Amino acid sequence: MQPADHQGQELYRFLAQNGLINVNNDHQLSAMQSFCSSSSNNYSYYPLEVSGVSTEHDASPQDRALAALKNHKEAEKRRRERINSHLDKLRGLLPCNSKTDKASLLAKVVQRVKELKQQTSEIAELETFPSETDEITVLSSNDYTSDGRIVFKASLCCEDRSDLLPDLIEILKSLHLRTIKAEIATLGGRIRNVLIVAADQDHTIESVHFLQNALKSLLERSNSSERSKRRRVLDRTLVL
Amino acid sequence: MQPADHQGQELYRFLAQNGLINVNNDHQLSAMQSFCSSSSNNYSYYPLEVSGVSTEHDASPQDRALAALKNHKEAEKRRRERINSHLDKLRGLLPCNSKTDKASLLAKVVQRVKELKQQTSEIAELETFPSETDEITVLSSNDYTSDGRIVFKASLCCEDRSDLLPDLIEILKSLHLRTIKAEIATLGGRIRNVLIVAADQDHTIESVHFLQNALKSLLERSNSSERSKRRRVLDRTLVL
DNA sequence: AAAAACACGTGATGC
DNA sequence: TGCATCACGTGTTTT
Repeated sequence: MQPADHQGQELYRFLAQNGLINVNNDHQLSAMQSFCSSSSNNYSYYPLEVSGVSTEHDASPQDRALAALKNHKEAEKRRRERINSHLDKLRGLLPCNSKTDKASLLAKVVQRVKELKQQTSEIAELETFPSETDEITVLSSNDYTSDGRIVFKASLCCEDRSDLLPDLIEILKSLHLRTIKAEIATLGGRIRNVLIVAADQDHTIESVHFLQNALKSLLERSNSSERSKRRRVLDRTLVL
Repeated sequence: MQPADHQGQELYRFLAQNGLINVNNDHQLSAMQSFCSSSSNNYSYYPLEVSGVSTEHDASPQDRALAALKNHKEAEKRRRERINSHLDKLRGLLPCNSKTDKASLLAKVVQRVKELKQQTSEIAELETFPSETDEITVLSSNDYTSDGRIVFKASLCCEDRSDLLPDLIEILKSLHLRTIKAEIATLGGRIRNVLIVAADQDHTIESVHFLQNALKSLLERSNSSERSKRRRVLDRTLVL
């Protein structure tokens, strides 16, 4: 008759091995491995057999202590292996050698996660289609290029007109902003323009405000020149 | 007179402290810290002073050994701190408690990096503007929605026409594909259409091929109906 | 008490 | 030789 938690572990192991549950929790996994490895251990420097049901009783104090020590040692080894296996996965995932040391590897991971987080959050913010209302967004992410220039996002949504982009380009040029990425989407006479731009280190905050004002005037110019009512020829329900 | 490498380390430290070089390499950093901390160490259990120039000579063998041991011990401590500090950064970066253990943390990091890599690689593939050549891409990423549906990307680039999108919607509907995201960009009479769609588990591969064929016929229909020459009204140099 | 997680100091190895 | 990294077993703390 086994203790209740051993039954639980065996059940867990069974489920995991048959793919009936997901094993993404390292706590559960280590408990599982502990159970498995103790029932088929490869070596034994220590006198007492720890595995199975015989652990609980008929053991002298020093034997019990040794057994505990062995248990502890093995558990620690498993913990190390667990951690190192994850580190190896990360090595494979990143553009780096398999021979980079742990600290540098983790440093790269931190850097990479930051980058990716920024990128995806930027993307998530992107509105695919032009909206019905005019709007301007200038958002400075705390993001930097490899050469130290600050990166931010500018979004402009308004009625479409032919000289909008030339004007926009002129604005960017005058502000010494470098366009990293530009997305343009037009829909039913409306246009949405999302720019990812990089500014010099010296003029970051000023550039943001200048750009915002410039875009605002651009939008007002657009509105005053033509006041055509908006026709939406395409179905926006495509976005889901 | 100092050894050459000590001069090198001091120079390095000076450069780093004044922001004249980037310190993102943990090897260099640890060497630097080693140099700094040894010149202002807080405690000394060991008899011999390790720091400075006096290390090299006038020391009995056992003293030298002890000094080396101390050095070793401290270096190892720094190494641990370095690794742990990176782990703490990762803790702060991920949606998790500060009290998650190392292994689980790293497991989450692995998972997260994978996710983000997929997302950004998908995004990176997206062509912002329509190209001059007609093209169809149907690409199944090994990506799944939270409810287990497979996700893939379909890209269509061709001459623009008014009934293109209604046709496209019809195709998606008939194939039971669910549109997660749609990007439409038009430029000089050309249109690029990028769809991220999710299919049922049962019909993944079939759906991909069906969709590819459907898009192909859509494109051919487009070409046969009108053979207008392409005019490019906008400057593509905006993309950088 | 008992298991898990962490920090620590040490020996081994490679450059 | 020295220095850096790693794996290891152990002591300590937390749960």
